[in-house]
Amino acid sequence: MSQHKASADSGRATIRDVAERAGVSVASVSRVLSGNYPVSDELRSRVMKVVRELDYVTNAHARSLAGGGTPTVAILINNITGAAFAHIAQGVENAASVRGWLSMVCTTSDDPERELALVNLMRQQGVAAVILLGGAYDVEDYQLRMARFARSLDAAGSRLVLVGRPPLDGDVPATAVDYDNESGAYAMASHLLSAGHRKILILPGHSDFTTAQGRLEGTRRAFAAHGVPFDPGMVNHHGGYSPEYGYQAVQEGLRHKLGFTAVLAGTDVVAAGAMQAVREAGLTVPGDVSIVGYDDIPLASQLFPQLTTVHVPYEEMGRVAVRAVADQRERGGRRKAREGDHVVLGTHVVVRQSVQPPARRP
Amino acid sequence: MSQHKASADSGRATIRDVAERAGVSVASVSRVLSGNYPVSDELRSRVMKVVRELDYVTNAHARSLAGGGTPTVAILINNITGAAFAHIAQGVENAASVRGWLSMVCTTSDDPERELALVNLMRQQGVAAVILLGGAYDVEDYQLRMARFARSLDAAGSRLVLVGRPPLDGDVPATAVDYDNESGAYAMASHLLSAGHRKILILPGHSDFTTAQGRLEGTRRAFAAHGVPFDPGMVNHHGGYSPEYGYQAVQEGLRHKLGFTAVLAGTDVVAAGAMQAVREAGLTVPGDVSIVGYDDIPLASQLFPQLTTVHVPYEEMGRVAVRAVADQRERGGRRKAREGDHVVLGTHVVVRQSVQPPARRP
DNA sequence: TTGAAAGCGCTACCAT
DNA sequence: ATGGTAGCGCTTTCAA
Repeated sequence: MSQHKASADSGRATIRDVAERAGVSVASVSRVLSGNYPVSDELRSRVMKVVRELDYVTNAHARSLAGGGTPTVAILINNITGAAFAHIAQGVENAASVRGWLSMVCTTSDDPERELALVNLMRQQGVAAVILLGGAYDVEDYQLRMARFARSLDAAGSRLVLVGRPPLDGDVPATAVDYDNESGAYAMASHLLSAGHRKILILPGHSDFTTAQGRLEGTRRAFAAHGVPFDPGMVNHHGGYSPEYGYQAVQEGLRHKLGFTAVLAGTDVVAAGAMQAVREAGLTVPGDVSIVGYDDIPLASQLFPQLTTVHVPYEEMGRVAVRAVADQRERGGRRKAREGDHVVLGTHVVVRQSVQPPARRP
Repeated sequence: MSQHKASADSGRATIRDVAERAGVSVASVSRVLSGNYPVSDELRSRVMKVVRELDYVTNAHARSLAGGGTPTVAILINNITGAAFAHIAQGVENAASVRGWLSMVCTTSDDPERELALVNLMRQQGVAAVILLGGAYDVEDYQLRMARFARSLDAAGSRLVLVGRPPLDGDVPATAVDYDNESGAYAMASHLLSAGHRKILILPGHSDFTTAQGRLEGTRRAFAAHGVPFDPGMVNHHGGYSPEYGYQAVQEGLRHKLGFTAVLAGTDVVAAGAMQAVREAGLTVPGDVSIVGYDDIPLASQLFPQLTTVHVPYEEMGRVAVRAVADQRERGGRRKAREGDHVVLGTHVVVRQSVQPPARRP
């Protein structure tokens, strides 16, 4: 055994093992492997031969410490199981991997403490970016909390990116990638209104959730634009984005004889629940009741009838988020607030089969 | 400015900044932060005060290099967008985070080269485990390939874990977490057979995919057990686990007048596609055609009628995978092949509304 | 083109 | 209980 950890020792081979065995210096091995420095063909092949023999890979931690290292982006997601989030994550992952970057996914389970812990954990990891996914609760300290995250991360050389939620106020070092939530809702509601619906059951979701707020606001504007009075009694805020919410809200609406001819669901998943309830009541979709969703996840086209909904470019949002970070790094750190610090992507209605002009009242 | 990187310098504060500012040694700061060593209250509070002032977090790379470090598990997944995989990932993430471990998700997009690259990348990262998710193509070099991964990873001190695919042959340092795929299919087919169905359209998916093989085999056994001759002409292998596969297979089956009264789909998603096709042909589910799936993802209960399917404990598989790794590390490395190196979880049929005894022939 | 050596930020061992 | 310091494995000057 040599006086250093022998290669056959426990643990992995080190660059020194490679260097010794190849009879070259550590520096040369490093240069061969990084490939960003001229080396003779002979040296290269000698080193690579040993690398293969030893099945050597560099230690990423050591490399990071010494300056090199693979940029990593961290995705903080409420629940990886939601299709919309999964698509954003996929976009991030793709954009990261084409750049040779790594991505990690961590789930927060809607727990602010865990979110904080994870942000700090990511700060420790020295990630290039922390990407927060999905709508947020617009509670009092939200802005402060995020601003604190942003500065903290910025000081550590990473970037906070908010995807699918509104940008932060003031001069905060963060990037926001958003979609035109309100316009989507406006268009979707208009679609229903144009088809002749007047009594529409509206299920935006919890009223302190940012996406719900935007969707409701868009809906309101559509009613106004069509000169249709907006009846707050037709709005049910009582649930999150689950099938159960849609299911129960429709059951209640039916029980209270709200006389609606259409349901404007906050998400496709909510629409699926609504559809179940309508059917169980012996009514048909869209014959008796039209139903629309929001998100355009795969579920929308797997339902029967296929769901008319608002398309949100989730995957692209993920890609854009990474691109924004990459651009920003190339320009070198922070500087002033910029154009690309807030990008808004478009949404549009996808017409499928779940809407029909109103016939009789249920 | 001090002669070392000042704290106000670019980049993050280091343990030295904290030590200097608190007027203590670097070692003491380390001890306070690790918390695994006795320190006086006074020292602790002095250090923590500065830590808060500087918003200091330790550098995870340096920590890993020096011996400490947060164990990390890497999930390699084909496509994060699949609900089944997402649930496994969720299980992994949960189990990891309760232990204070980190988890990363990387997608392979069904590309063997990318898979290899990622395994090596993870080896560089020194992850505790590389968890490969989902069925695999049972092609010739699969076993060799995986065995190579396993040994390579093992040499670097990490563990290969195969989830949702069969274990490896021979004495390979890997862990497999599997579910009883074949029995699930057996039970599901029996359910249909018991209801009186005889002409069943079978859609297992590509014949070289491990899960498809098991599901088909279970189906065969069920036919045999019920004394029903198995007609290979009723099997359509021509697709992956997508709605399109189910959709097209049913259309073809109808066109060729196969006269089936039930569809045994390879997955819930395939069942959804099948359901669309049946409906578009003007037939009803389950009145004219019964349909069953496999997986029991949320989609299954969002369809109408709600889908009878086989429940697979995906989330638990994820948790079990991490637990197996954790146990193994506590026992200290490899040793002999053990009990826990291959665990098989149970499956069961979930009866919902998509099956009914056959009436007339479509 | 190649080698020697100084760190990167931290932990853990050895003194005190 | 606390401080000094030798590495951990790598990259990157600086010399040769």
